[in-house]
Amino acid sequence: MYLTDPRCEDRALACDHPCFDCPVRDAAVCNSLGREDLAEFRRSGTSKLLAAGEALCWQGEVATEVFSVTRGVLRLSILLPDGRRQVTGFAFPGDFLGLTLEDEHPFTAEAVCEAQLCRFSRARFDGFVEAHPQMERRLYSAAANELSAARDQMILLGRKTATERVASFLLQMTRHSPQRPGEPLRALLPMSRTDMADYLGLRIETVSRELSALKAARLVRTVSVHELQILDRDGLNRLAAGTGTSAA
Amino acid sequence: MYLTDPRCEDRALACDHPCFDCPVRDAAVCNSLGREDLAEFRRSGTSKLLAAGEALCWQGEVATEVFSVTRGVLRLSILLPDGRRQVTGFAFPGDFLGLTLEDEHPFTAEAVCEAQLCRFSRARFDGFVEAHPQMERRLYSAAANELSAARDQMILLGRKTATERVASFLLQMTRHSPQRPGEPLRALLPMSRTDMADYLGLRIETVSRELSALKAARLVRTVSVHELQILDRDGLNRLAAGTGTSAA
DNA sequence: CGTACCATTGAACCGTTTCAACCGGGGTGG
DNA sequence: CCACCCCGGTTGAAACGGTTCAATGGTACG
Repeated sequence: MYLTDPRCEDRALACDHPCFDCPVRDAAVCNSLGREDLAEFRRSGTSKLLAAGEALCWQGEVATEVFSVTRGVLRLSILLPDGRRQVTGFAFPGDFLGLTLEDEHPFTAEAVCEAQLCRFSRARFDGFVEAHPQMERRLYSAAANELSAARDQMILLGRKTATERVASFLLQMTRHSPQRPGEPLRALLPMSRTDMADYLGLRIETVSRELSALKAARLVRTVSVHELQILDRDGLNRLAAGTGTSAA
Repeated sequence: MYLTDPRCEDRALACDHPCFDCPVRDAAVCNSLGREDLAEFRRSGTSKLLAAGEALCWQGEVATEVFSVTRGVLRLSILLPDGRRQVTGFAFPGDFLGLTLEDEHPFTAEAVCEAQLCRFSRARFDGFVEAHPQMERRLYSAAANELSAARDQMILLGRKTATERVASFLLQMTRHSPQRPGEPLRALLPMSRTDMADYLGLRIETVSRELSALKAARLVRTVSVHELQILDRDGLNRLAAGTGTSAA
């Protein structure tokens, strides 16, 4: 048996490496680690599988663990005392959950479809980070990226119309949807209309109406409730930026 | 002459230390540094004074410098192509400007009143951070705090009513306003009504009307256009959380 | 002391919400 | 096997919160 499989070169890992078949090993925070450190890191944690709808953690609960998403999509949401909900984001494969210094979870995280994660005790994780400065830098970079996304969302929530919000959202989702070369751009929408509405600061009926309008304007086409084809990407881009004709 | 002034103890600095009279030396990112490192850090940068209304940097411009606010308040805003503006935050003394890995400024920063900053070339700053891991950790902590604030703002923009937004904002401003012991809580509002509106996702007229309603409900009292007294903090808290009576 | 700009107030309008009905697919039980 | 039901999604009509447009008031600054 080879120490490194012949097929594996450069950043690739030996077949017997615990992260060998990790689908996000180049995207997740662990991509800052070398083979040896990565293996040590991986062994310090365990794996967790979530069924669709299952909760990973609850807002306000003491956070004893951190996670890295390897498969599936999670919904991150905050509840107001009277039941109003804001979805502050969705977590995709490669995303890290645990970017906080508070010891309570800042939001509730629930799987919108079956999801898999790497799980680490926070104490261990912090110790590991302490010993690996490049990890600290990678966490900072993850935080900076989230901050940038948060600012975009503030523009969307504070200043965009319903049409613009939905158009922006669809384009954002195309970036998280695997594309088939040669086929038209598609947007996979694993979450419910309610989730979209709570993310976009709208009501479910408004999201539904805006989607119908986009279909009527031939900017998108329905494949199923959870999958759209983008027929006019430029048109959608114009709508999303607020420079579009009121076609939709 | 003493190396350390007799009045200076513990974290205090010698009179001849360049940060001796810095009003934010315990709040800014540099608070992670010891005396020697701090002095070296300070000497690697310069000071910058902004007049009210003056811009520090423009969204999209290449960011060659980073800043630490020592006095005054800045407005951080993003412009949509058609002129709509979202104020993503205000920067107060102790806040750091430069939490990004992009090489362009993510927002426009302008002084809402006279402001003073420490300025560092980004290259030098990055080099310094590289050499001082505790600084890296402090930057991460600053990013995590901003992220938490950004999430709060998403709830506000996505799910709160105009009344709740203005109430939340006033409470937030009290935390940035120096309080005089024994006197009623006050909120200093150095920014214009337009700035508040663009921060809260409202129009200037709505902000004005909501403030008037809070006055009429005797929850606040006007000292001047830029200063309010909070007469009923609990009532305001209830309004801000969405659990308030519709008194206002 | 005048003027220009920012803030406030009023009234009509409009985009989104609210309330309600309807549709359709998937699972269950008769 | 199929009828029924449940639930998420869509569509329609009325209501409403916040915006828009317009006029007035106040204040800081030249």
